[in-house]
Formats: sequence, C-alpha cells, structure tokens
Amino acid sequence: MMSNPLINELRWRGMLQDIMPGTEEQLNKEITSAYIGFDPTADSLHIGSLVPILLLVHLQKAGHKPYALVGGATGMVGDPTGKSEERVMLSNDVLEKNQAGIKAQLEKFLDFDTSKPNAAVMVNNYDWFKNISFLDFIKEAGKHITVNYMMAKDSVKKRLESENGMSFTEFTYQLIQGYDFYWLYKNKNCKLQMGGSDQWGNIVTGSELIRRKDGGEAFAFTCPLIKKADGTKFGKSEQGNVWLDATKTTPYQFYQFWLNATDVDAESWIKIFTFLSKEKIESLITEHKQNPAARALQKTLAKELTIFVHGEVEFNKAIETTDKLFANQNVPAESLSEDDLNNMEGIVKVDFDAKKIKEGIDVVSFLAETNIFSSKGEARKTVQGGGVSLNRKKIEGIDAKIDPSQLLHGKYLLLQKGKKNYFLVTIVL
RNA sequence: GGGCAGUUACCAGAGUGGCCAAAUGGGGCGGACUGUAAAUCCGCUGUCUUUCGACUUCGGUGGUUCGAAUCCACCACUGCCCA
Repeated sequence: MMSNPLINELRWRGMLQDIMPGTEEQLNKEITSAYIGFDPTADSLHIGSLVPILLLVHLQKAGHKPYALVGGATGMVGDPTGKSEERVMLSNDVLEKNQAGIKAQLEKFLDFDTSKPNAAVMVNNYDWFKNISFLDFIKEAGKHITVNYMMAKDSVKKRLESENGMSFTEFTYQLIQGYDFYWLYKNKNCKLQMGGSDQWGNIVTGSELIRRKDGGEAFAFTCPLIKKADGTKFGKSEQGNVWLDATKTTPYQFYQFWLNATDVDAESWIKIFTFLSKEKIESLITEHKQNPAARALQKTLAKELTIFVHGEVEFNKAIETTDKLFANQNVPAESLSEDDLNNMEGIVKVDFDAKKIKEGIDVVSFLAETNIFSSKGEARKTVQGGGVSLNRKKIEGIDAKIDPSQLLHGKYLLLQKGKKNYFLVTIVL
C-alpha cells in the first residue's frame, strides 16, 4: 500500500481510526477536495468540534482543499448516532442563527483566501435540500440504497433494539448525509469525507450512494472519538460545555480546562490538539515523566490551544490571571494589588451592594445573593463542608459574617468555591 | 382498530397503603491526600430552615382512605405484539 504524508501525520497523532482502501492513493494523486459536516446544534462550536476542525486544517496544510459543511438540513433531522432517543427539533430561526455563528468561527481556523487553489469553502446542505421534493429525493437517493443496507448500520440497529424506537425521520438521516456526499462529489468534485468514528456508518452510505448511482469512487477516513482516560465525557467543565466563543467560555477558563487535563489525557491530547512536531512532543513527554509536578504537558497543551483559538494576547491575559490566582497560593489575598484584582480577566465577576456589606451580612445570604450559589441551602452545605474560601481563607462556619473590614482595597472580595473556581466580587454603591 | 407492558429525583433503577424526600448504582459537587494529576478515602446531592421542623415532589386530572409513589376511574404519552 502506498503511504501518504497527511495520513502518516494523522496516524502518529492518534487521529486515524478507520480508512477506506485507496484513500492514500487518492491523496497522492491530486489536490483532493474533502469535507466534514458540522451540526448546528448551538450558535458556537465547542471543543468537541475542535477535532474535525483540526482534520480540515491538517488537510489544508497538506495542500488539499477543505470543505466545511454546515448541516442546515441535517440539523433539522437529527443524527441518531450514539443517542438513545430522538433529539428535539430545532426551529428554523435557531438553526439559522447557529449556522451564522459556526461559520464565523470556522473562518478563524481555515484559510478562505480564494486566490489559493486549495482555499477552504463553506457550504450549507440546506442550499441543495431546500429545493428537493420528497418524491425527487426518494427517486434520486432512496432508489439506490436498500433498507436492509440501512438497517445493518450500528446506529440504526441500536435504536431498533432500544425501547425508545426510532422515527422514520431519523432513520432517513444516513441517507440524507449520504446524499450530501454525493452532491459534493457531483458538484464540487469532492472525493473524500472525514469525521468522527461514530460517523463511519453514515459516511459509508455516502460513498456507497456515489458508487451505485454514478459508478464513482469516493473515499473516507475517520478520527477516534476523544475520550477521557476515565471514560467520562470529554469537553465538559464544572460550568458545562467548553465553548470556542470567548463570551461563553472565557480564554482564562479555556486555558484552565486544558491545564487541568490528567497526565494520561494530556499525553494523547497534545498529539491531537496541537501542531507540535513529533520530536517536540516526545521530548515534552520525557520531560513530564521526569518531573510530573511541573506539568510541562498540560502547560504546553493549554498554551498552544489557547493561542490557536483565542490568540496570543488573550493567552497572555489568561496566564496572568492564572499566575495571580495559583502561583502563590499561600500568600494572603491582601498582597494582591488593586490592579491585580481589577485586571483579572476571565474569572467570574459579580457586583454587590455596598450597603449590605456595611450593615453586615451573613455568608450564606451573601453567597446566594451574588449567585455564586444557586440557593441558600446549597451555599450552606458547601460552607459546612469546608468548600468556600473568602480572600483565600476557608470560611469556618455558616454563622460567619461579611463586613467592610474584609474588603480588599476597600471594594473587592475574592471568593473561592472549591479550590479552583474563583469569583471576584466588587462592591458598588 | 385490538392485545400487552410501561411512565419514579440529573440518569439508570428499587419501592406496590403509614417506618418514603423515597433503597442502590452511576454522574455531579465539596473535603482529605497530591502536582490546580491519578488512585483512594470521607461528606453532600428536592426547596426553605442554625436545630427541631415546615413545604412541594413519584406522567396528568379526579376519587377511595384517618393516611396514597403505592388502590380505583378517566386522560396523555411511550414501547412491544397483532390487524
């Protein structure tokens, strides 16, 4: 078998799961157009979508032409893959808004400069599906794929066995996605589809459709799904999804997410999520093993990604905040200057009424009223469990009071919920 | 259209008249240890309340009962089988 530099690159990075025979030959033969679909389930991509983005970036770097497909049509249907029940349908308005948001983000990562032969292109499958009638579709696409074939797919099989069943709409999904591939093949000369390994079934249906309908040859490869070593879901932090949008997940929070990777995860993630060379990564791994406490892997991973997604300026701010909060943890909070506190970017900031502080307020009410905790009960329980610190000193009991003497520089309070979640409360008149 | 099964907290899943705010597991959150790891151990996990306790919850609505997640009726939804 012929080997191809792009595929070799992805292989050592652990980004290759399945690959169709002939894919490498195709990539060697010519500048190849390839696509990945993105689901418009939210108005921002989250770090789960980073892997497909990176596949496209690697592809473009290797000289091939990336197509990012936003699933305006498929988003209406809902992919049954990996889900035990049907997903809630999104309204058209929401879909439209989400598509716009995703498009804006993708533009940051790929080169859309049309003067280049391998400029990235964005397409929306709604554009070709909106004018296809149901009858046309079953004639054009449905004719060529048997139900037996579709039912043999794992995603379908699982759902047929589950007690929730599966609607016809969802059953159709693989055919719709398959038709995307066919359409892109026919109209954009797109011969390769990539995706997460859970998409393999859908992807194969597409290349099968191309073969049966047109006698054409189309290729595919997939990337393993990112999992954490402990098997829990990747991409969640304490506050939920980790988004690429800085207004949803601040660069500081984003940086922290990667910095908190476990050793095992950091080792595999740094290969997948950064563009560092094999030699560089291997030396980092060695370095990390010699002195794990320095967390060279996590720091590099977090740095590379924060710069990739948010840029160098935001990365520096994130580092700055991180240093203030974590570098000298035993130093009293009082040693932080007003500038330090005021310029802390990315942590959660809350305003609070000065009058209530003057009067003296009990911690529990304070924590609930600042929305640091969603209820007094929760605040109380966490304080009782020793989980809340004020100005780096653990709050000893629920009868503690907040009063003006505790204010830093007369107007700030630094709260910690747990060890890592900081809140800066600013007192306002 | 017919028959059967089901609907319990974030999820899975026990509970079939009072001892039920509801077992257990997972997840989540917090603590100890540590390196802002891992593993382990501990605590919390309906709302309000310092405690006592109060209040709202087991698909929905009504009913039986001193008392219902548990019994009855109707409705809704879901799955399976038959047509």
